[in-house]
Amino acid sequence: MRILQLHCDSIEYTPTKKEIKNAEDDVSTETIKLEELVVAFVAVEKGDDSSVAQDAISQIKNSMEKIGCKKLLLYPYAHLSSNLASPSLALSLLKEMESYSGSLEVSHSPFGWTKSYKVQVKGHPLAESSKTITKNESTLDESKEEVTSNALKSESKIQSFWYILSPNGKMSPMSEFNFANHKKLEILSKYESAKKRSVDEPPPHVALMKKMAIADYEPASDSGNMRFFPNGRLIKSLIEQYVTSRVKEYGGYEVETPIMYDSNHPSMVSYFNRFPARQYNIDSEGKKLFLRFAACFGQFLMANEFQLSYKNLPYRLYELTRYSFRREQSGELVGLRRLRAFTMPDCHAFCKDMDQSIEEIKKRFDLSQSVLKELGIQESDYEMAIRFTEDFYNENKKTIEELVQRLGKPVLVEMWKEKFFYFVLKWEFNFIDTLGKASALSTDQIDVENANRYGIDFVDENNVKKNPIILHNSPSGAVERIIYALLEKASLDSKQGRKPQIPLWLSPTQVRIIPLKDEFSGICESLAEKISLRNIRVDIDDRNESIGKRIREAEKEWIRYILVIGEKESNSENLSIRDRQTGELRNLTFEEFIKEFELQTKGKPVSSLNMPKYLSQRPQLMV
RNA sequence: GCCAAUGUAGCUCAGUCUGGCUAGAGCAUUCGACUUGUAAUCGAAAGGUCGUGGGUUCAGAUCCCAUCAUUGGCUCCA
Repeated sequence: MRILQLHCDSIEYTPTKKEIKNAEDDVSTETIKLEELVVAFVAVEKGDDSSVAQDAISQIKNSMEKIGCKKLLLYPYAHLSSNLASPSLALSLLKEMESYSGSLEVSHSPFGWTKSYKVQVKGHPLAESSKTITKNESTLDESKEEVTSNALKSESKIQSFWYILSPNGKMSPMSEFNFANHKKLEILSKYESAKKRSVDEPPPHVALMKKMAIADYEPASDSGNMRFFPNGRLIKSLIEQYVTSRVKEYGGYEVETPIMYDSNHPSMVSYFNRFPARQYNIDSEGKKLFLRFAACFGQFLMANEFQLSYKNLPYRLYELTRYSFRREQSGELVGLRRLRAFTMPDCHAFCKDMDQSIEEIKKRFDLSQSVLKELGIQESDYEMAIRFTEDFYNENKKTIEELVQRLGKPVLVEMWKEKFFYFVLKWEFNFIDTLGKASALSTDQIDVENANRYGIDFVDENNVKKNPIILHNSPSGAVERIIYALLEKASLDSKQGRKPQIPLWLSPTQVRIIPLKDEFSGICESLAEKISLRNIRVDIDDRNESIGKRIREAEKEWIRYILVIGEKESNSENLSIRDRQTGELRNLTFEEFIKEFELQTKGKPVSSLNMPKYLSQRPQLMV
C-alpha cells in the first residue's frame, strides 16, 4: 500500500465521473469542502490485506497525534502505484481502514470516480510524508524494490532530442522534416517519440501462424511462450541455421551458456542496479535464480576467464539463445511479435579501442542488412533508428553519417545529453507492419561499461591492462519476430491482391505431387524419391479427393510448385508444373526444373520434410 | 500491470440484449459412394464441462460476482 499524507488547511473535491465498473454508487456530485485535516492519498497494491490496512491506519494515527490533528480524509489515489490491487479489494481495505480509526474523525472520498480537487497544504516540516506499507516484507525484496525504483527513476529522467539524419549528412529536427516520401519513417518517428498508435484489429500474422500450422499459444504455459508445430519448427530451424552460418562466416565463434543465473552473484547485482528487469525468477535450494533475458551475462562471464591480448581482438562470441526470457507485461504480448520466451541470435565483439569498434560496427551493419535481405526482408520493409550521446556524436560524426549512407535513406535519430545506459551508440532496424506497428529486428550497440563491470580485460601494446569495448549485435533480431515479419508481409501481399508467400527455402513443402488416379501412385513415389534426393522437400497428396480440391488446398498452403501426374505425364519425359508464382502451367524437363529451383535456394540451408510424405497419413493441423 | 472487448464442437462462427423445446451451421474427422486433368464431388455418422469457479432462479450458454486466456488502447520494449 502506498500513502501520500498531507496536512492541509483545506481540501475541496468534486466527483465528476464514474471511472470503473466497481465504483461506489450513491455518490453525490456536489463539491465537498473540509478544513484543518490530514489528507491521505492511498493506493492499495497487490498482496495487501487487512493486516496492511491496520498497519497503515496505525502509522497514520501516530503521525497525526504528533501534529495534533483529528480529522482524516482517505482519498483513493490509484496513480501512486503501478501494481494495484483489484478495485473490489481496494475498496474493502479502504473501508476497513476507516473503521479502525478510533477517536479520529475519518471520511473517504468516493472510490472509482474521477474527481477534481483543490488542496491547500500547510508549510510545516511534518506536513508532507509518504509511506509504503507491505505485508511481511523481507529484506531482499525490499532492496530489490529499491534498486528497481531507482533505475526506473533515472530512466524516466532521460531527455531525448529527435532528429532525422539524411544520407547527405543533413540533420534536421524531426518536426521540420518532410516525410512525404518517407511514410514508414514517419510512422517509426511518431511511434518512438510520441508513442502514437491507432489500431483496432489483431495483427494478421496471428491468424496466419495458426492457419499455416506454424505456431500457437500454449495455454498450459505462461503467456508469451509459444508452441511450434512441425512446420513452424522447420522454418525456425532453417532461419537459425542460416543466421548462425552467416555469423560464423563473419568471424563469430559459437558458444552455449546457461539459461539461468544467480541474482546474488556480484556481477548480476550491479547489472540489476543499472536495469530494472522484468525477468522470470526461480527459487531453488536457497538460491534466487533468474532466467536470462539476453546472452550478455553468459558471454561476459566466459570472456572474463579468457587471457586476452590486443592481438586477439576483435574477438567475437556468438550464441543462438533458445530461449531468452523477458517477462513483459501481459498487455504487451502479441502473437509472434512480442513474446516472453524468444530465440535470439546474439553476437558480442570485444574490441581494443573505439577505432576498432567503429571498424567492427560497420562490418556488422553490412552483415545485418544482408542477413535480413536473404531472409526475405527488404530495405523497404524497415526503417533505421540510431541513438547516441551528444559527446559520441561530436567525436564520431563521420561514422554515424557513413552508417546512414550505407542504408541510403533518412534515419531517425535520438540524441541524449548524457549516457543513461551502458552504451554510447545503438542502432536498430525497425520492421514497420501494415497496422503501423514498429518492432526492432537487427540491432548493434557500443558498450563502454560492461567490460569493467564483468572484469573483462586485455593487455595492450604497452603491457597495460585495459577493458575492451563490447559490441552487442543481433544480425536478425529474434527468430520468432522474423517469422512475424514474413507473415505480415505475406498478409499485406494478400490484401493488395498478390499471392501471399514465404521464401521458397523456408517453405515446409516446396513441391507437391498429385496423382490423378491411384494407378499413378508408383510413378509419383519414384518421382518424389528423385526430387528429394536433390534436397527438395516434396510430398504426395494421395487422398481420395477431387483434383480441384487438392490443387486448391496446395494453393492454400502456399506451395510453390504443384506437379499433377496423370496419363500424359506418365508417357512423357517432361514435367507439367503448376507454378504458383505465375499461376501458369509450364513444361520443363526434370533437370531444367531442378536448376531453376537450385538457383532460388542457393546458399541456403536445407532440411528434409518435417511431416509424413503422404497427405493421407498427415493429421489435420491447419484450417 | 491498468482500462475495454472477446471466449459456444478440432477450426470459423450463429444463439446471449429480452433466461424456457433435444445448443445449431460450414469446414475438418470417420464411414460409404464416386476415380477425378489444374482453386471446394455427393451422402451419412460421430463430435459440446457453452473458458473456469461461485451466486441468483422452478429453470442459466443467456442475469450477477470472481478468475483465467486472447485481442485492442495505455504503459513498457536494457
